Amino acid sequence: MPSLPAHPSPQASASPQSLAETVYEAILERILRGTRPPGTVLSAVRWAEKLEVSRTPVHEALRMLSADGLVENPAGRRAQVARFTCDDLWEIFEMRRILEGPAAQLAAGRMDGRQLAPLRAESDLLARTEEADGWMRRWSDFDEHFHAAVAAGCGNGRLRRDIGRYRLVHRGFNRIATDYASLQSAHAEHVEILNALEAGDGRAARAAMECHIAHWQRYFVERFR
Amino acid sequence: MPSLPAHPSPQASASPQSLAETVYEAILERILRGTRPPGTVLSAVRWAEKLEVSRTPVHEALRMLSADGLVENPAGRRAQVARFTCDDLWEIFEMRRILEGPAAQLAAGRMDGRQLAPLRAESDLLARTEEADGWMRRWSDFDEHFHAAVAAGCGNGRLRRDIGRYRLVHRGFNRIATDYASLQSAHAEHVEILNALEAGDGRAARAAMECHIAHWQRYFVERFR
DNA sequence: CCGGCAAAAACTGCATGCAGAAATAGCATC
DNA sequence: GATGCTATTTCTGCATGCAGTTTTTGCCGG
Repeated sequence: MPSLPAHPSPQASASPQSLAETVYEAILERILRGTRPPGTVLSAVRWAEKLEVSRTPVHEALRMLSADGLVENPAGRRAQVARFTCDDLWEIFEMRRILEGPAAQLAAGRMDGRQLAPLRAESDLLARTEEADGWMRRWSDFDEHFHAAVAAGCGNGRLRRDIGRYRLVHRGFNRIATDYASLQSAHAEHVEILNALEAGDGRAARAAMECHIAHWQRYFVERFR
Repeated sequence: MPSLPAHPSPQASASPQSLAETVYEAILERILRGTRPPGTVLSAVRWAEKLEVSRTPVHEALRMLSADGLVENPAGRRAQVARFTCDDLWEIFEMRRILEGPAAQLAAGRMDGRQLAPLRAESDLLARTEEADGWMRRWSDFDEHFHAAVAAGCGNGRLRRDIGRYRLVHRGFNRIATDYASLQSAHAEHVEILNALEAGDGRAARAAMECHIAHWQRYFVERFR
């Protein structure tokens, strides 16, 4: 089961993206899935063999992951999946609050019905879903869609990109168990933000978003120990 | 006139950092100095010849500069120094405001006399300097030191890193002429922030910092056309 | 059974070769 | 002179070789 879409052999169309990016995504997926827990050594040679490419694109992919903060790549020594301390967790949530608060404020003045309606619909659907009926999974999807939509709706490409980076890192240690009650209260906060966005109230959207992330910051840091 | 400190020949001690980083700094310096204006093509082959290294570390350096946003590196085509539009300028200042505002707030509760005293001293020295007596140069140094110190003092390493990135990009198009009067009023704003930091008033520090950066945002965007 | 040490294996970073793509130059045509 | 096409040159991305270093392995003394 080769991980790359296909052998780099002549058959099949040339990859639309660089090999390094393909490798990046392959490794990223393993890290996010938890197949490679923090501290796991990521040898360029091994990945090159596994993915059937040379070491060069693997090396670049590891550099990219290092830039994302998901991999520690000390010069000369082997790369390994980043290990997060409690302080790291705190910092990452602080960054999310700093970035996503203003993003929500900006988005309130920019997002229109075409962008908000799908979120409202998905939110309503979630409200009508039973706990046993894949609610957790749907919540997770909505969380992803919601935060991504706000980041996209803020109108600042750099802000959007940076938010995406920290959400990615966040997903890197997503292994902390989350209980139904907490997710439900988080959803209530999502709805509150959504209300503010629909009303075009930037201040309220920002306050609600910052409050939302601060809650999760406390929740996660608490459970991290 | 080789730009690298020395040939990679056995003589001299091994470089403390990787070749790629050395190349990165060499190219970065040219970009920041304006020797390579926006749109300039950055051929890996040429730089490899010029710096007397192989293409591999140059390639990595260009990737790094691309991650910083100083270089556009479209896959397959040649890299070139990033060209900034008016919107880019606006976005970059918006990011600085979003990041440095909270940083000032955090720093107010964390920076102590040992960190603040040198800034105050440098600020006072600037106030006693005449315009003809290298005032502009000293202002520029102080600006650099001041914002870097606040970023360092916020206690969040990721926030500090991100602020540094955007200040770097900022320096990339520093070519906009600045007049004495504007710099003086900017310095007054710096002093206001410094007062708030010394008083430990986070709210005030944040407000003053956001106001300061918003002023410069308008000033720069205005002059950009 | 564990810590220290030397030999061996494996790996990283850099240099370089090569295939295919992009940029450029040259040339014909309008 | 401007425009479009083609041939040539140049470059990028990837594969691979090599030197130096790190990491692992194997062994010994405690």
